[in-house]
Amino acid sequence: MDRKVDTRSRILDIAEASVLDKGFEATSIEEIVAGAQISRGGFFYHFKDKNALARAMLERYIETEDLLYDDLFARARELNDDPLHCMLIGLKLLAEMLAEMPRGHPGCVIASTAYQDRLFDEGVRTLNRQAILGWRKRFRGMFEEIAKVYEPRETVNMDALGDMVSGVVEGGLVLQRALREHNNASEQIMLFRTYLKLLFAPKLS
Amino acid sequence: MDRKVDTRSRILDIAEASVLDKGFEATSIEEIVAGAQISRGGFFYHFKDKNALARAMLERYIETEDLLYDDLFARARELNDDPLHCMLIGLKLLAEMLAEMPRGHPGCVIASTAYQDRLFDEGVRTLNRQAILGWRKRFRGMFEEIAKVYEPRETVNMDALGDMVSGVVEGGLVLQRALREHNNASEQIMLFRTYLKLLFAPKLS
DNA sequence: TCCCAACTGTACCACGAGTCCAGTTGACCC
DNA sequence: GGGTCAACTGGACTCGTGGTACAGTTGGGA
Repeated sequence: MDRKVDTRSRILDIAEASVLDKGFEATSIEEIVAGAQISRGGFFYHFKDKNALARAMLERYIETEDLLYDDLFARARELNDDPLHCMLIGLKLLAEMLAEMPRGHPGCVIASTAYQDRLFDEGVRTLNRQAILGWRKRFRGMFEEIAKVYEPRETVNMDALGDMVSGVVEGGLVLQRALREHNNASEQIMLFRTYLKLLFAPKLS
Repeated sequence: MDRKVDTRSRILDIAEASVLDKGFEATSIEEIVAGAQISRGGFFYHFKDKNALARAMLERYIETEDLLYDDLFARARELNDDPLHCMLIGLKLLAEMLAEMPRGHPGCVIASTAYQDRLFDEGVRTLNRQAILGWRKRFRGMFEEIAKVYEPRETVNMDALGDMVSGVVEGGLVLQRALREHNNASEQIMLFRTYLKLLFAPKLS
């Protein structure tokens, strides 16, 4: 039984690394089995097809991403109890984290599948959707907490503002990939942070 | 000679529609030649491989996108000569345009190729990069004009702010694709517009 | 000792990209 | 009217990849 778990997660590790590097379509089963040192038959024993692999990867990725956000904002909360400052610290930590990741953060997985969605079945697409809706809910909640304390200087759609966190990260990652630069995503997050500072700044100015 | 030009752009039309709908990899040469009513041999007469097709598509796309921005902000300028208000009107027009496009705007082409870049050769990647750098320059210039008149309330990196236009559009399009909603990109642009309003607002408050 | 989950290995099919190439069509020119 | 050349057609072939099928091997636990 341990053997199975090992092999399965080894496949997922290799696949994830390769998908983040080259995209899903460009990642062949051949190279996964070579990397994981198993036979083709072994691969199909664990995953009935590439869709099943994609689903498993997304599930695992979303889980770790959620834990990462939990941890990030928990650490931020420890440093400051105020919801706005907690958010600002959390975003700073996120930006630092993004800057440290040379090949740039798994956020890609979502965009990567979104842009090739015809290759995937409904299960994968639903997972993708669920992940983004989850982040929307998370950040929307945090922004509402902030708005209770600091009245926003302009009225904004809170769902859209929640989405903006994901959107800015994803957009930043697209820029980063296309430009072959390394800190665009983190810069974009810092700009978004400035946005929040301005939006929720006390009215005295 | 006319025949050649016709066929070539017919191929590009069909390919572009299909790529925007399904992604590059999922678009087969088979279906392109079927749509364009030519033979496989005919396709390879015009494009030596799929990379050549991608390059031609990107070139054409970037050109029309640039013209679109030219037109958009020219119209905005006609309505208001002030650089900030011109920008705000232009973004509003952009948001409206994005909202009207059901399947969501060709911005995809850039992200789509960015996320499958191993499938493409250096020529395609360079084009991609050039496009984003072009937009950076364009918007950076506009923001600097604004900053001459309205001192920004927070110091921001102007290159990054320029990138943010592209980034917010691309990120919005990713959300839109993944969520299967239709107005995320336009909402995100409107939020970015609010950002600019706050950033360049006169200090009196 | 036997059993079963976790594999290996091989043979096989479908499909799409890309090559090669011989032949056809039609516009334009002498 | 005949020649030329660019713009094709059509078919045969290779190769890589996803996916199926299935028979056989291995190793740890009851």
